[in-house]
Order: sequence, then C-alpha cells, then structure tokens
Amino acid sequence: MEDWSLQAIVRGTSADYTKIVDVEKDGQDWFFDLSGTDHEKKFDQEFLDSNFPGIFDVSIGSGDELEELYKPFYGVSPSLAAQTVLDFQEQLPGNVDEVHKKADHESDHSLETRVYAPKYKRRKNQQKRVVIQVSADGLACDMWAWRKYGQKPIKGSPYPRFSFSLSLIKSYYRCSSSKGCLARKQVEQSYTDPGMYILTYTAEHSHSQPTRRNSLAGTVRQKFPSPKSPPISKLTVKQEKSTEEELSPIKTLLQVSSSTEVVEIIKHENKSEELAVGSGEMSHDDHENDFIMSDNFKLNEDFFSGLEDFDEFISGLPMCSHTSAQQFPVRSCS
DNA sequence: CGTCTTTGACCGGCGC
DNA sequence: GCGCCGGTCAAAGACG
Repeated sequence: MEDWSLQAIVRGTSADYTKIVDVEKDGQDWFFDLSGTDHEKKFDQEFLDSNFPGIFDVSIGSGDELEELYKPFYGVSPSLAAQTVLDFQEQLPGNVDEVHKKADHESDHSLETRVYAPKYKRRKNQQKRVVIQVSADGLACDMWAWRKYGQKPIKGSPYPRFSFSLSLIKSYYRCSSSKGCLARKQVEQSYTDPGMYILTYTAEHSHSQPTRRNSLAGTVRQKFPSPKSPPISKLTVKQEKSTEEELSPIKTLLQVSSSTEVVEIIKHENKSEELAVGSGEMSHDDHENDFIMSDNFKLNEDFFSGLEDFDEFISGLPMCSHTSAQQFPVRSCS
C-alpha cells in the first residue's frame, strides 16, 4: 500500500454541500473537489481512484463516522446550499506538480482547474479533520451546540502560506453540549466566495446529538447597528465588520428564500458601493472580504418589522427547530 | 446565576 | 535560536 492516508472525504450525490476531498499522500495534502456536474464528478472520482488506489474503498470503511459528522447538513435543502468550487490554484503559485502534469498529459483542462496541489506540511499530531464548504444556511442548521472560544485573523485563509495581502477571520468553536467532548469546529469565510463558509471539523462528539441547547443566555447580541448609530462607512465595515458574525444576518435572513438570490443581492450591494466610491481604491481581495451596506439599503422600521415576522416563520421550520444557530454568525434559525 | 461572546495573552509547531 | 503563525486559554462583560 502506498504511503497515503485519508484525512477526510466528503461524499454525496446531492448538491447539498461542496464536496472536498482532503487526502494525505507521501506527506503532502491533496485537495479534490467533487462538486460540479455529473460528468465532472465522475471524472474526478475516477481520477482519484486511479491516483489514490482504494481511496473510495477506504471511505466506505469510515463512512459511518463521516455520516455522523455530516448529519447536520443532510437537512439542508439542495436549493439553499453550497455549490461553489474552491479554486485554490489562485493561492498556490507555481504549484505545477505531479498531478497537474498528469492532467496536462491527459489533455483535460477541466481537470487541471479542479485538482488541487499539496499545500503545506501537516503539523505533528494534527487530528483528523473534515473540511467542507457551506452556505450560511449550512452554518445555521448545524444541530450541534457550539461554544466559541477564540477568533483569529487568518492571513489568506485557507492557505496562509500562499497568501498575500488579505486577512480573514477564523472563529474557533468547541462543543458545549458535553464538557468532555473534544469536538472542534472552525468557521471561516470562504476565500473565493464571501457568501460561503469553510467549516473544519476536528475530533468527534463523544455524545449523542443534543435535542436542545443548555441555555440561550448570552447568545443574543445586537447584530445590527442601532438606529442611533452613525452610518457605517466603508472603512468601518472593512475594519470592524469583516467577520462572518457581523455581516451574516442580512444574508441569512434573505437567504431562506433562495441562496442564489442572496448572493446576487450581496454582490449587487457591493457593486453599488463600488460604483459610488469608485474603483481602484481597494484591491480585488478587499472586495471579497467586505460586506458593504450601501446607502440605498436602509434599515428602517419596516425592515425590522419584517425580520420579526421572518423569525416567527423560521422558528416553525422543522429543519432548524432546535439548532444552535443563535451562537453562530447567522441567526436565521432562532 | 449560568452560559455565552469577545479579545489579548500565551503556547507550541514550523521554517529559516 | 528566533520570529511567525495557528490554536487555545481565561478574564471581563453581556444576556436571559
């Protein structure tokens, strides 16, 4: 058997989450994306199977485990969830490697853009981890109870060593259902799509899924600027509102109807601001990390009234009836 | 009062 | 050995 080990594999036939395979081989990490069209999925899976013989057999062996890990996301409607392809190549200059050469050799360009090179050496004693990308709905509908214990700016997440100027926020969560539970979760905004979030799960829950959270105390924070607050300047948004926790509420509240719609709305807002301020003052990377609330988007009383109605509506949805959403960046499932 | 978030400090792994 | 960086700790304050 070759020197490779399966770190994480996410498999699915629906489009309810982005399927990223993280494989360690010869001491290096390899990323594959199994989303996309059926043809692309088939091609990638065949490629994986040929380059990492037996990988899918192994995944079957650990399937139950992963099944548990991904239960929270099974309830996400395909129409609401992620289907974004991470393009790590942008962050990996000069990553011409064995895989790419093989891809070139086979003259398949689509493959070349979908097979990701090794990033950096795995840390010693690093636990098994599962990396997935979800929409804000995916965050909101995580059935486990998590407690945030840290937050750090991550340069060029998810692969800081290949980053340049941008800095994203990564939040660290631990399971709050059981003190002895070692389960960890990291949430960071997608590098390529601000509307998406990259979740990294480490360790496993040592208990069954909680039916309800222990307490709601301390979980409700003011997510929106008060009516008395001064208008949010663009710089303010960049410096203080760059975390997913600050920028998600509007996204999520709107996202219930259609994630696609929301992405378009957000991008439209960005575009509005960009047009108003003018291009050239911010880099491309800056735009990707910002949520800009344009002047055209007024948070008046009608808007908040609408949110209350919306909360009532959401609370009746079975999918999110007892989630830990309140402590997450998004609150659509309160 | 219990649980939560926030945030600066701290620790350890890694590369040079 | 040193500096950088990711991950965790723990105190303070907020919330129901």
